Amino acid sequence: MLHVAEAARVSVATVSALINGTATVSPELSQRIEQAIRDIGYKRNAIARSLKMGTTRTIGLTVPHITNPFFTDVVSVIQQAFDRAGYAVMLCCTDEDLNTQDDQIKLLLDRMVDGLIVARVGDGAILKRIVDDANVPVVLLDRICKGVDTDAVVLDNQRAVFDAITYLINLGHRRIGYITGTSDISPMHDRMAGYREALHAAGLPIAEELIRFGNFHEIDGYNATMQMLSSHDRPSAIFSANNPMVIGTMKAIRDIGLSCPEDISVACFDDFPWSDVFQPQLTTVAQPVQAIGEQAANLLLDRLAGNRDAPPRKLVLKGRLMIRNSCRPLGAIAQSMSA
Amino acid sequence: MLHVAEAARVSVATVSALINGTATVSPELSQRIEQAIRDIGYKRNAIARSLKMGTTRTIGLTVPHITNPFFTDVVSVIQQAFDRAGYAVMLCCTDEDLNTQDDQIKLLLDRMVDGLIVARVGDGAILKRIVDDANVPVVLLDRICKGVDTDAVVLDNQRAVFDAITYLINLGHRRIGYITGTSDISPMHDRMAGYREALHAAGLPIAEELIRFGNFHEIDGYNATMQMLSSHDRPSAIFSANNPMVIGTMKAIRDIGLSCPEDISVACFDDFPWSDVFQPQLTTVAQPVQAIGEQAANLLLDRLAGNRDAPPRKLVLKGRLMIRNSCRPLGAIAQSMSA
DNA sequence: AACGCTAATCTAAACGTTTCGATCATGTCA
DNA sequence: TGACATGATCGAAACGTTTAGATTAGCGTT
Repeated sequence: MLHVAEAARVSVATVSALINGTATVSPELSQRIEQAIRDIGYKRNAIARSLKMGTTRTIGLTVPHITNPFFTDVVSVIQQAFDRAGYAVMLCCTDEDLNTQDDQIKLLLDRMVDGLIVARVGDGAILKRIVDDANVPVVLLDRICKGVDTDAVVLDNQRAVFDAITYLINLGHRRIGYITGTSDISPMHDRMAGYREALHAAGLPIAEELIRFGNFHEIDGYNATMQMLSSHDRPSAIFSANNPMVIGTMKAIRDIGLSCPEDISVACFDDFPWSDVFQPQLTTVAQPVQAIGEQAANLLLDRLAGNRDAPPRKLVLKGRLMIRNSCRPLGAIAQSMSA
Repeated sequence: MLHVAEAARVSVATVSALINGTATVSPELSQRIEQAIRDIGYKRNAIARSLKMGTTRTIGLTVPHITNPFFTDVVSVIQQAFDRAGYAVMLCCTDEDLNTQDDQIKLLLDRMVDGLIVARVGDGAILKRIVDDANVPVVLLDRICKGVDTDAVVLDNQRAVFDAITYLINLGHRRIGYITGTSDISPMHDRMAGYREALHAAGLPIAEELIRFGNFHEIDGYNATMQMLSSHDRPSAIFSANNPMVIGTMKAIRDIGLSCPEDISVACFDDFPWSDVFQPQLTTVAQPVQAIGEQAANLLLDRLAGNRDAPPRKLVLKGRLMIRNSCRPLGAIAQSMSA
């Protein structure tokens, strides 16, 4: 900018005024300055600007796994929204690890991001502290934390799983396996509650051996399914509360020599583009990814626009059960349906 | 830092020296400074540091679509690599649009990223100019550009498709449909060359009506497949040169009342985690995503470590044909196999 | 006792912006 | 004609660091 000013024989203040339109500058000087900018190929240095202005027009976004299609879709939507608003997005994958998450959030705050969208991991205590003394707006995505009182957009997970399990029960299933991630994060907790609620509402007992915990990866789903299917009294249906784990479930079913839906019904959380093309076509709980991403972006953009003092807003969206052909009716119901 | 210096009754230079370990500071002052840092909760401002140092320890990464599992996987690997090296990653999705890409690269350069990994889009001319006068190292990912002479990591696309098509030919297929993205990007161009080369090597004619262009999306694959299957002399096999489009192909096959592989064989580029679980299990060309991501990251990290003047390095990796059950033998070959 | 050497510390200038307040023409009005 | 408002431009400080070079203190040599 100094060079531009010199070339145009004006002060840097005038150049700045012209570029930002913060003051009127005469047509004559405007022209000289614009010419100089072109000649020199001047680009404003956003870092210097950020330092002076205290704002970077950059936000931080952390997700546990970017290879999980649910997060991929949401990230994509969020990215587009901020792109439109002239913000850059720094993406971090925490790999479902608490320390990684803390490090990355610190890294983002060091870089003075203007805001944060966090699909958090683990206990919220450290997150809360970090966020409290950095003074940036935060939106919680998909997963809320006790004690962290900020904007959030989440699914009504309990209801969604309640519906899915009830569907299985109505098909005649009585022993329904349930594979979940560690329940220290809210969606897993709430989904489990939906499972229990559905069984309870139907007057069915809860068999603890049918509830298996994994760590969100395919291999965890595989192992959990293997265990369940190897037992003497195996379930007639399995619900996987997490998207990548269902792949493991399907592999285990195949490897053990069973087939879905003939021998065992499967449903899971999160929809895929390919769910209704390949066999079996999975019955899933679809999340409104577009809405989730947009709402999260809007909440943050609203704070960034200056609306700092409004009370925390929590948006709860509804899932949708996509019924396909991976679940079979059982017993009397199957009889009556085939009759 | 000023506050810390005051609280510890030292100069800011000493604080800086201690934090960065750039000079020895006495145990006594060290202790006072550390205490002050804790008391005040001081965090170094990375923006101010970047301004002074001329480096942001941030890199830019642009991909056409983050919802494409291939890019998702590569992004994930790259992200991890830079995370380990203490770099942040700014991710941009260009949505396969040239203007968007140019805008985003400008945005990244404005923010003084130290380097760029680009899975480019469209003509490389503007990219080249932008990159030339910003003086940052660039690594081209997946797609190279004529005229842009930088580090790159790509697949041997021609060979990979040659192998896949030759496999189909060996199964007895003679009319093989080919669905591709617009061929102005190198992988699409090279893959097409592989297709033509394979047919040519087998002495088969190239039927131009069996080659269809789409825009990388599911719907494009759907339409292209619909057209091919509606013709009087439809192909016995279809190869989709792009990952999301194959979903469209499968949907079209279903909607037209055919089934794969009984009525038509299908193979495609890029592997999925679910490819070998659901039916039909797709025969695919798997890219070594881990290696691609790591190599790209390494190339850039090497430049960032100061190795600026080495000549451009181009890494060409090999794809692997994953043979599953979505392709059926045909004619005499089928006879002899069943015999 | 004067000197030089080393180690520890500090002063102050930079990095490239933004912006407040000052300056300076110019024209208007009493 | 002088006072004054207006509009355009500029000077310089500030944002929070890093760092070159200056300063100081301590200590062993000669």
